[in-house]
Amino acid sequence: MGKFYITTAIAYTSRKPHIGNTYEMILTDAIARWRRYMGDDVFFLTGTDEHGQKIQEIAEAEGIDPQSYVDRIAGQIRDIADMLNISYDKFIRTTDGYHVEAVKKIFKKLYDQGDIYKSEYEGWYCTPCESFWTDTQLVDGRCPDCGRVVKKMREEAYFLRLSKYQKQLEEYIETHADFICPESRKKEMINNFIKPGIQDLCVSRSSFTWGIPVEFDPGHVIYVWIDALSNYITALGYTPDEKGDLYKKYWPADVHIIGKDILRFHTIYWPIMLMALGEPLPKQIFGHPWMLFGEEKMSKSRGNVIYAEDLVRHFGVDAVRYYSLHEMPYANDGTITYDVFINRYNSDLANTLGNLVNRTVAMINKYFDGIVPENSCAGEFDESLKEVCISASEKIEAKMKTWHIADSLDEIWKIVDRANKYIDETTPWVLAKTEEDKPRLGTVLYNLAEAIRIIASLLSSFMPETADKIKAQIGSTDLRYESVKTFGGLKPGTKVGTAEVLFARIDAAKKLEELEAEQSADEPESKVAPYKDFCEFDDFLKLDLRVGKVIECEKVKKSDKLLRFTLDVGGEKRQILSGIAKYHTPEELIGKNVVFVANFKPRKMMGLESCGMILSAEYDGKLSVLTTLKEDFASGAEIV
RNA sequence: CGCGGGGUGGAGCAGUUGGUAGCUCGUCGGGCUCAUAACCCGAAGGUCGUAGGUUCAAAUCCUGCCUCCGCAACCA
Repeated sequence: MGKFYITTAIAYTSRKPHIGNTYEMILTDAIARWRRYMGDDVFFLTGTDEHGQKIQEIAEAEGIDPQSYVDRIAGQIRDIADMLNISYDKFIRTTDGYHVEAVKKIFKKLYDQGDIYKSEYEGWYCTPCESFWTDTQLVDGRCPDCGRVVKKMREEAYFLRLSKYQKQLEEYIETHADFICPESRKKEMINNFIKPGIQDLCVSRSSFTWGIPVEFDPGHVIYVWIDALSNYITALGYTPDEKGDLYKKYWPADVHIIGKDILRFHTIYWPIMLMALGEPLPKQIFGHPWMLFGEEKMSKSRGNVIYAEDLVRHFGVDAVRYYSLHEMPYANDGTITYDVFINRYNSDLANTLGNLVNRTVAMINKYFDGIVPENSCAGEFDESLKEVCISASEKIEAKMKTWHIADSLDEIWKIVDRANKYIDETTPWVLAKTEEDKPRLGTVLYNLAEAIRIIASLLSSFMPETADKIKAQIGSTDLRYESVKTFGGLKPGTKVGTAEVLFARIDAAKKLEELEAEQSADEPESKVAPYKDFCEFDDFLKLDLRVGKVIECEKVKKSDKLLRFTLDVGGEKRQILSGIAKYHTPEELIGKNVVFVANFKPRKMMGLESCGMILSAEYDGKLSVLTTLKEDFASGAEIV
């Protein structure tokens, strides 16, 4: 068999990941384990993405240096991976020395060969208006707003020449039909980003410092894309001068497993980076769906976050793995709720699987003193059971090729179901009553134990801990992939273990109550947003707050969020756009007095210019425009 | 007319190239007792969002419409 290189996206270390984030690791691990099980030489990479402004800010807010902060979060993420038995071969951190060095070199190489260029983003600056204008916006070389003289300003940044590779990328996608999957996402990428023309990408920042420096230009740090995406090759020891043995062996990746939200970066930026480096592209990018909590996206502010460690504490590792793998649809978002979780746990794990193992082992103990009996007396129903067992591996292989994990588990459960039925058909407790039926009884129990051995073997990629427990109970040592293609691998005479419950049934009502109590205990945190840093009086004076009367208000075409306002400000008209369409209808605002920032730098949105910003109150994710002024207040009045 | 996806028995989902609608859970009835009140059998329940069209035949192809969602745009 061949080599198989698989990766997750690296997790951003801004905060502890929830189960939705963790799902990706479980999914990837199941695939990695399956390929190892089939005999592939697998390299499974995961890790953390640790640079960026956000992390710098959070660390500053906590009063610690960014490195200490990411050390802590990366540690948590690694703990979660270990807790879930994620079988990664390497855990990369973008703050690792070798990665930092390699990225610097990659950046330098791309710069030297002209694929990264420094752009002097030039604009005309009007100091009183605090506004940037392009050449075409100027009126007679002066500020279009106030007519004053403008100053030439430039902001430096480095850009990656994506446009140069547009054609090459299109060709690659065309000739590699399953490069992007699932299919629906592929269309999304092509139609939304590639066909309209790929824009060059800004790959450096000078507004923060927590990142890999651009060595030849102090003051600039490498922005996330080149830093983070490179991890897939730097982890293998790649640098532009020295590719390294692991790289030679494993690259290109067989599949990058990533969330659908970052598909764009992996299907456009990353391939082009590799083209520019002259390296082969990954064979496939798989954008998996999201795990939602009920109907909603998990987020801390909504208070609906579920963490892997909590689930594991209540239900055990393999139950969490099972749920994540089995309840997630292939392309559409899936959901997790405690209610459904407990339901699946009880029916699939406790009743169907756990109970099968339990009753079989119990009978072998009871009727044969714990020794796996001889299978010398074939009978009715045997063939049907064997057929289901033997044919399973091939079916799973087919499903796993296209990452249909849930369907693969279903195939395993078909054996479990068949075995449960077999017990009913053969009624071993009846056979046990007469001595002359003993050989038949022995065969029935042998067949069951052997079916369970095959189940455990096939299950080992998805629920490794459970596979081991089952193996211990039936006393088998052989769980290799080759051994599930024929029936009879279990040796008669093997001593079985005691019948231990694999998954104890859960009292749903009781457990839900417990979970609810727990959840409300650790989220009494108020919904009031954290306060910001102190602000000087001078800062406050910079804001020019005014009252304006809404004389027109309408939805902006083709926009979900924007409302276009025309305000009357002391007789003058002013147009302002505001992203509050989800919270207000235009009608309810017309005629109202609102407060707005009058000296806000004008800005275009959806082709319309917005001159100012209307103030709203935000609480608990909801927004409401401030309209509490008395009706007779003069529009244009200054707020002080 | 920016792009794409979905709307299938109470719930969650499958339905490959068109040929009498499946799975899991739940519900109801029955059986069994080895087992974690678990297991097995049976039944009820869907005009496959809607209106047309193509066809001997459509959940499956085409068109319009309704509706939900994702991406983009955009939220200063």
